[in-house]
Amino acid sequence: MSTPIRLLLADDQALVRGALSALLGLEPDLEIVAEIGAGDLVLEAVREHRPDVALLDVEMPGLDGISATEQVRAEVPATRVLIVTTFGRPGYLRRALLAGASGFVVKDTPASQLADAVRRVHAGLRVVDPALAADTLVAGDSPLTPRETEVLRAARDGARVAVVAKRLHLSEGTVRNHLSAAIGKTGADNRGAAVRVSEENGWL
Amino acid sequence: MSTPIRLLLADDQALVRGALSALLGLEPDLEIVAEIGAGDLVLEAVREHRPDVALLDVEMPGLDGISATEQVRAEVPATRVLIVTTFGRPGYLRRALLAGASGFVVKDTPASQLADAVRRVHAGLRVVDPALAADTLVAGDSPLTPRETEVLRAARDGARVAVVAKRLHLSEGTVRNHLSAAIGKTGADNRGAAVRVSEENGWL
DNA sequence: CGCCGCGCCTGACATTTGTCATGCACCGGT
DNA sequence: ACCGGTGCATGACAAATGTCAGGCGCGGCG
Repeated sequence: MSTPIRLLLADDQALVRGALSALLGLEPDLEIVAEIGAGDLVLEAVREHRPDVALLDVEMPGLDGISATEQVRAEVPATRVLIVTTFGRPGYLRRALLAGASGFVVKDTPASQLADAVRRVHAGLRVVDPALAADTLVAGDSPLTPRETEVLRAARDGARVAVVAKRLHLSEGTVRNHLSAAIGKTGADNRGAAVRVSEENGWL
Repeated sequence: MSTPIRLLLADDQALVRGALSALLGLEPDLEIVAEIGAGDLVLEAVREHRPDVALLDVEMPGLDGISATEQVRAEVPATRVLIVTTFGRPGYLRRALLAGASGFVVKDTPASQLADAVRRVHAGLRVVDPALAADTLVAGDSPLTPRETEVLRAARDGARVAVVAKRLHLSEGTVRNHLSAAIGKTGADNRGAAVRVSEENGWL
């Protein structure tokens, strides 16, 4: 371990960010070179500091961790990305890997394993939470068509059909139909439940 | 600072818990005497270790941080409680203070201030996020009657009226009426939206 | 005491939502 | 070129949801 592994830390919760920094700072072979709190600052920081590994939270203001991952992979392929997230929505994992992430850790994992995950990712290995991987497999790809997804997304906040229709320039009947299809496919019996299920599976 | 401040740490996310532990462990005048990951273990741990300050997350499996606070205050009044939470739902603060918490910190606050917050709480002061306090004041007390709250809570998961009615042994008309009242009072135009608004204000 | 206000409950009625059958356009395989 | 499958769009109909007016019991107050 001649030179330490250079780390970038991105999490919108300052307290968590600082705490992770303290935790990883205890490891002699890790060095934190940047800490940021918004997704749209990730690329800039990566360009400037060229870290070996970027630790990104999924939920961030500005730009979510998945999109940030895509940017980083495209612009600075030497930097590997390790996603850290609060809750293990099955679909997050799939999307993260598709975006080019090398690892995916939920915040439920013991603190002692985080440093190891960083080292593995740095070594070129993939790190994935096994339980979450299983969930992801059963969740499968989104069964929703693009349009259905769009309509469901627009209905997320509880807007009336008429409002959604206006937003998407559709007739009310069409909106209802897409919603109905989504309800059927998600196994829900209700648009609210359909939204919840889809969100949990990362289909929105 | 003859004897260090003895701390208990409760957060369901192991990674965050460990990270906070590392962060606070750096302070010479703080000593972490217990770390737990579930709300229903808090009281037991407090009884055993008698910490000066208990750092509790609001969202935890088993028993939420608010209820845990009540227990601790009732059983071990010498232990002061500092609530730490992910998202600053206005109503959480009110409920936390009512339950007897001495402080309330959101995870957005800078890491450097956490240790200070702990010290202040230990000194008998109250620590409250100022921005959140303002939000809480505008949110005000819940306008919902007990029954309305109960019905809205039962409808949270998108259950049909008939199901809710059965669950609470009410007629469907009654359920609809309570729901309607809640919708009106929350300014929503929809039960889904009413649920969201109420949750954000901590009225559920 | 009698009155008023409030919370709770209920059924009737209007509105919104969910389901279904149908038509159209596009794509890939034969 | 034809055909079957799929996604998108739409209106008619059925079911669930939201609104309203009204009844009942209780506690506070003149």
